[in-house]
Amino acid sequence: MTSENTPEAGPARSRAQVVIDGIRQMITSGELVAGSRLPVERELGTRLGVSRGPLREGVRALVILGILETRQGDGTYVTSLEPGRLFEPLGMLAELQSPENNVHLLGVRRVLEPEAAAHAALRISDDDLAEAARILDRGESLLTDERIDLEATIDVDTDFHRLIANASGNPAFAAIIDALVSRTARARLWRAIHQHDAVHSTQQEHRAILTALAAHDPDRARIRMMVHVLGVEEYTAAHLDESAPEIVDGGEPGIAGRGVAGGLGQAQEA
Amino acid sequence: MTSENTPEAGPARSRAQVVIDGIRQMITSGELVAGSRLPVERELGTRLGVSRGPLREGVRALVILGILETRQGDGTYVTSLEPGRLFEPLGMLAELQSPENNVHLLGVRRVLEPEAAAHAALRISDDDLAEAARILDRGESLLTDERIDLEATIDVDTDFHRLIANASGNPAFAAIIDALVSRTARARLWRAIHQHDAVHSTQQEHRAILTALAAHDPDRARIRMMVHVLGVEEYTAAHLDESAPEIVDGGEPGIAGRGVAGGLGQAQEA
DNA sequence: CTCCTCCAAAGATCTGATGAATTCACGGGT
DNA sequence: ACCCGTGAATTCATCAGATCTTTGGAGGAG
Repeated sequence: MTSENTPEAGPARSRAQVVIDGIRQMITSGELVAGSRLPVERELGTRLGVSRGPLREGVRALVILGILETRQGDGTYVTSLEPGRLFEPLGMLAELQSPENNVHLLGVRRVLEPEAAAHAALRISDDDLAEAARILDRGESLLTDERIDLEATIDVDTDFHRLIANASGNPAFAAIIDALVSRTARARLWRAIHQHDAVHSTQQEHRAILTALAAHDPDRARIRMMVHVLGVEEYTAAHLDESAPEIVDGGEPGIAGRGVAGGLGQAQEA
Repeated sequence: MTSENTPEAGPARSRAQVVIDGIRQMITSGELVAGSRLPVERELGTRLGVSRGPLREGVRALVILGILETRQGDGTYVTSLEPGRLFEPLGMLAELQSPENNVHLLGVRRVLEPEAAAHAALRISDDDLAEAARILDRGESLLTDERIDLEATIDVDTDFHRLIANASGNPAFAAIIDALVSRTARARLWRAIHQHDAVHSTQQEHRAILTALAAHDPDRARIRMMVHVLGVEEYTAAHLDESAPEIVDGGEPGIAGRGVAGGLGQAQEA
C-alpha cells in the first residue's frame, strides 16, 4: 500500500517530490550507495526532468533529512546512512511537539531507556564507565554551589543519558533516545526550577544507574533507569495538569512493568 | 528582527538553514501555531534576509518533514504538528537503512511493540477488535489458496501491527512502530518465500495476540507480541548472515561522535 | 438565494547570471 | 627528486526576473 506507483500521475506530486523519490529510488536500487557522488546539478536535473530550482529544493530536503550532503565546490554525496545520521532530524521534530504530546514522548523514553541501560550494562567499556563517573562528578560539583546552574545541570543529565544510549550498542536506540532526551531537556529544567530537591534526587538516581552499569548487571540497570524515567514522567504529567488544564488524555498508569517488581527502594519522588 | 546574527560564524549555515531555523523559532516562540498561515514568499524572504530560491528550499524541507504545508494559490500553513504527522518521514529514513542496521531496528520493535500491545489491551475498542479480527480473517483466507499471495500477506501483517500501534493510544508509539513495520515488510516477505510454514505460524501468533487483546490482558498481550517480534528478529538475523556475508561499510562500526554542543570529551572508542 | 464566470493572489516552475568554495594540476623553489 | 604556492576549472550557493497553474472569493446572471 505504501508503494504508490502511478506512472502517469501528473500534477499531484510536485517536481521537488519527483526529485526526492527519484534519488531515493536510486539509493534503494543500489545505483547510489553510501558515499556515492551524485551527478552535477545540471545533469541530474535533466535526467529527472526538472529545472534547477525544484531540483535544489528536493536535494536540500534530503540534506536536511541527513540522506545527502552537499559540499560547495566539490559535489553532492550520499551520507553514511547510519541510524545516528538519519534519525537526527527526529530531534527537531520532537522539539516542535506540543506540550500535550510530551507525555507520549516520555512514554517512549520509559520503554526505550531502561532497555538501553540493560544492554549497556552488558557491554559498556571501562572508558565509558569512567566517563560516566566524570559526568556525575561534574553534576555533583554543581550541587555544592548555592545557586545551581540549571544550564550545566541539564547538560550533565543529557550527557549521561546519551552516554548510556550510545553504550547500548544499538545505534537506533541511541538515535531515538538522543532526540527524545533533547526534547525533554526543558521539562527537566522546569523540574529543577520548581523543586530544588529534584536535582539531588536525580543525581542519586544517576549514581544508582551507574553503579548497576559498573556491576554489569542488566536487570538492576534496567530497574534503576525505569524508576528514573518514571520519576520524570510523573513530574511532567503532574505539572502539565496545573499549567495546561485542558489535558487530553493523561496516560493510563495501569501498566505493570515488564515482569519485574516495581517495589524497589530509592523511589523517593513525591 | 534580523535572524542573521552570527558575524563571525560566517557561511557555516546556509541560507536555507537560516530559513528553517527562523521558521522553527517562529513556531517555538508561539508566533506561529498549528494552522497558522505564513507570510507570502516575498515578504518572508525579505524578513529572513534570503532570496526566494533558498527560501523555497527551506520551506520545502519543512514540508517534507511534515511541519509546513503549501497550497498553491492559497498560501503556506503550519500543519497540525501531531506526532503521526511529524514522524511520517521517519518511515522513509528507516527504508534507507542498510541491511546491517536492520537488526537494530528490529531491536527497537522488540521493545516498543510489546509495550504498545500491552497498552492496546487496556484501551482497545470493540470496533478495533472487530477490525483486527477482520484483518486476520483476511489473512487466513489467503492461506487456503495453494499459491499464497505474498503482497496481500504482507499487507495483512502491516495492517494488524498498525492497528495495534494506533490502539495503544500513544501517537508517538504508533508513529515509530509504523515506520519500522514498513521497513521490515521486505524481510517478512523473504521469510514467507523461504519458509512457507512461517506464514501459518505468523498467523497463529497474530491470533494469540488478538485473543489477549480481546481479553484486555496487557501482560498476555505483551508476551504474545514479544514472542512474535522475536521470531521475526531471529529469522532476519539468521538470514542476514547468509545473504550478506560482506559488510558494505568501510568505517568504524562504533557510534561516531554526534554533534553535541558541549565539548566535554565524549567516549571515544577506537 | 443559487450558481456561474471572472479576476486577483499566491505558490510552482523556468531561465540566466554571478558569487564562493573546493579541487587539482602546474610551475617554481629547495 | 620533493615540497609548496598559485591559479584555473569545476561545482554548489545565491540572486533576480519572468511566466504558468491553481486556488479562493467577488460579483453578476438566472
